[in-house]
Amino acid sequence: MLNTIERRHEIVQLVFKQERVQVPELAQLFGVSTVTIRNDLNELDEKGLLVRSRGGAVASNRLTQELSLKEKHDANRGIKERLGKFAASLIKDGESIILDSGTTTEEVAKNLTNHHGVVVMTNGLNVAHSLLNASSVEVLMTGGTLRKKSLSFYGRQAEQHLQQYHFDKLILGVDGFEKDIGITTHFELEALLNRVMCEVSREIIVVTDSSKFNRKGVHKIISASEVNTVVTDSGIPADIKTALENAGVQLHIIDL
Amino acid sequence: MLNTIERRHEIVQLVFKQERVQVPELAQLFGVSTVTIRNDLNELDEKGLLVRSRGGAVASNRLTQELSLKEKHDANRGIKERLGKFAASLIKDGESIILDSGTTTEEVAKNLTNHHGVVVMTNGLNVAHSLLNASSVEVLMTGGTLRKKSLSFYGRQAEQHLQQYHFDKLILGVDGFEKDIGITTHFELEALLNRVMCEVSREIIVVTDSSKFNRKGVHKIISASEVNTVVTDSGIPADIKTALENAGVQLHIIDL
DNA sequence: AAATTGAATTGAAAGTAAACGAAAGCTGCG
DNA sequence: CGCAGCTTTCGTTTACTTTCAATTCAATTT
Repeated sequence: MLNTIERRHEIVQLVFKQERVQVPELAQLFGVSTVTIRNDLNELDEKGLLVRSRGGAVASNRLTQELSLKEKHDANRGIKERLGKFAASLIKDGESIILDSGTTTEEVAKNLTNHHGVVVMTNGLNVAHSLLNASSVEVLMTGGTLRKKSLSFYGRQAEQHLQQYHFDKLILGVDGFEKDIGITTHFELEALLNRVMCEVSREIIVVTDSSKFNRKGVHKIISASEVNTVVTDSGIPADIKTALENAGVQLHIIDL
Repeated sequence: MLNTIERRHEIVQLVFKQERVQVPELAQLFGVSTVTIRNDLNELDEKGLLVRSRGGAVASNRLTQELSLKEKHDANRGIKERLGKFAASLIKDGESIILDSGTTTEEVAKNLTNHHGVVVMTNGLNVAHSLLNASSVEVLMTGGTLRKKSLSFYGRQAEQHLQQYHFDKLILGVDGFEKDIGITTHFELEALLNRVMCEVSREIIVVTDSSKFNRKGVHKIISASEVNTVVTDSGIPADIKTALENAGVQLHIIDL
C-alpha cells in the first residue's frame, strides 16, 4: 500500500508517460476511492505538476521539461549509473575538473560525494544540483545563457569564463561518436563550448554508453584521436574499439 | 546500540536504498520508540536528506520535494509570496533585469511565468530553477563559485560577467536595511557582487519584508538614497518610511 | 434553445492511523 | 550534583481516506 506522497509521485510519472490519465483508472490502479484520486489531482494541479481536466488530468509543459531529463535517464539508467561511478573513480582527490552537462555526467557528479578537495566546473544545472551534497567539493559554474531543454548553459560568456582557468580533467558526455569524424553534437553552442572545455583541460575523458557510437550530430567537437580516455560499456562496436586502441586512446569498458 | 547520529545516518542510507521507509519498521529495526524515529525523520527532512511522508519517509529528489506535504514553516513565507508577486508586476514585457539570489527574489521569479520577452540574469540556483517554467523568459546566469549554503554564485568571475551587460532593473533582496547606513549583508562576496549589480542597472528595486529594517550586516552594499524603489510590507518602521520618502525613494507598501 | 441524463465533482461527516506537545525519565559528562 | 541532549509516555490533535448525498457539468435529444 502506497502512502500519499508515493501515490502522487506515481501519478505524476504516469501522467508524464501517457499524456493523460483518468480518475477511475487511477482509483483502481492504486486501490483507493475516486475522491482520493480527485484530491490528489487537485493538489498536483495546484503545484503545477499536471493540469486538471474533467474526468482526469493531462501533462503540463513544465513537467515535460523537467522530466525530459528523467526519462532519458530511464532508458539506459543502469548503464549510466555504472559508467558514472567508474568515471568518478578516475578523479583523484585534489584535482580540478570540468563536468559537462548531461545525464551521464550527472551520474558522475553523484559519485563525487566522497572526494576531497576536488574542484568541479560545470555548465549543467543538474550537475551543480547533484553536487550540493558533496560537502568537500567546490563547485564552479560557467554561467551563460540557459538552454532549458537540457538544463545547461552556453554562450560566449560561458566560453570566456572557462578560458580563464586550466583543469586537470574534462569529463565529456556526447551525442555522437564516430571513429572517422570524431565526437559530435546536435546543438552548435554546445559544440563551441565543449571545444573550449577541451582546450583548457589536460586530459579529455569521454563517458558514453555504447549507443552513441556510429551516430553523428551536425557539429563536431573534436576528432576521436584527441580524446585521452573513453569510458563506455561492452556494447562498443569492434571496429571502433580497435580504431581507438590504435589511436592510443585509453579504453575502459564496463561489462553489462 | 547506535547513537543518534549513527542511527540517522543508517536511516538515510536505508531510504536511499529502498526508496521508502516506515516509522514502525525503523523503530523496530533500531529498537527505539516510534516517536524517536519521527523526530529523526523530521530532522532529516529539514536537512533535505529525505522527504517526510505520513507514516514514514521517501527518498529525496526534485519531484518528491515538490510533492512534500509540509510547506515551509517559514513565518514570512506568505509575505514573501505577496511581495514577490507585486515586484514581478513592476517588470514590463521586454525588459532585461537582474534577479539577486534569495528566497524573496525566488518568489519574484515564480511570478514571471507570464511575462514575455524578459531577460533575467541571476546568480541564484533557486531563481534559475524557478524560471525553468517561464517559457518566454530568457535566463542568464552569472556563474562563479557556488556557495552551497545560499544556493548562489559569487566571485570575480560573476562580477566580470555582469560588467559586460547593462540592465533595465535590478531586484535585490537584502539582509539588512538601515536608514543611515543603507543596505547591508553578512557575506563579503555577496556585497561585492551586489555592488556590481547596482552599477550595471538603471533602476534599483529592493524587495524585502519589514523584518530587515534596522538590522545591519557587516558589509555595506549601497546607501539607502541610491535605491530607486522599495517593495515591502506595512510593518516598515515609521521613521524609515519618512526617511525614504524624503530621500526620493519610491515606496510600495503591501498591506498584511 | 431548453430539457434530459449520466457522469463527474463537491461538501460534510465519520473512522482510523499517525503526528504532535508537554512532561517526565534516562544517560553521560564536567 | 546538575545540566544537556535524547528518548519515552500519554493525552490530544491533525491528516488522510471513505461513504453518501447533493450539485454541477457536458453533451445529447427534443
